[in-house]
Amino acid sequence: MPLTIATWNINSVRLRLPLVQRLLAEIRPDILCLQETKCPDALFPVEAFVEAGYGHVAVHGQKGYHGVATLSRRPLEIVERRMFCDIDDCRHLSTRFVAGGHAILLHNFYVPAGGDEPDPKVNRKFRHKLDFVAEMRGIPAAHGDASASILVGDLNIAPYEHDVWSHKQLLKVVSHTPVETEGFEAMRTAGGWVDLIRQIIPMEEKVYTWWSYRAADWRLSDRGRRLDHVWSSPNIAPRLSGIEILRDARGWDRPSDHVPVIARFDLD
DNA sequence: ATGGTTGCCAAGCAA
Repeated sequence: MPLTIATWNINSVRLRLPLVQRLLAEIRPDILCLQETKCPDALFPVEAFVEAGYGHVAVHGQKGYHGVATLSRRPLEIVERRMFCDIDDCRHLSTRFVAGGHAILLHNFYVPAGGDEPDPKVNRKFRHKLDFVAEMRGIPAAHGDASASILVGDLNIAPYEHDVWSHKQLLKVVSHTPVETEGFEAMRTAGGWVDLIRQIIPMEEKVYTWWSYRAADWRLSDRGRRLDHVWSSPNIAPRLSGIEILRDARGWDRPSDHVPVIARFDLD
């Protein structure tokens, strides 16, 4: 049995609980990382996850906005709920579990979207996003041979040309501006992280994990972006056996604008 | 060039 990890920006865990239950029933990941739960910890639907077989629940949520949660079928230790940019938003949660003889540190991230105007001088939300990504440089992938790290989440940046439907038309659109994509790459390489989606899918192939709610027909226009990511430390990257991007979930009833990304490893 | 949708929670704000 492989180790399966899923990540999904759910855009309200309470409103879309039936969709989460459907994902768990169909995919049966060992661990599910959610972002934008929009749910204070005291109101998180823990019981529904326990009933689905996910008895190990780690939450870091707040009222109305943001929020991350990591749900697991195997024992999970909460490591940290980290604050970035000295702002008390719920955007990070790290946990640890054991698989294949490795103690694996799992980071679950929700990076700020950054607002509409891609100018840090006039848009403080964009400034915050750039600062947040810069601060993520301090999270290293490697911790020695006996351990490994995985980093997943909605990172709200589509770094490469074929991570967006039109590279040229998105160069001035927040999520794909050069200052973001360069900062993103600098952060990933500084930490020593491997982009597991692009390890499997060739760079010249279009890959999206998000489609705007504003499109009249998201499937027809297919103007997507790859905003959700799965990274690992180099020592377990060769153990990745597959990536599944559950595009169908964008067509489910009352969907999230993001779809689940599932990574499978040859580790037990 | 503009406006297009959604969720939270009850008016805008954030995405």
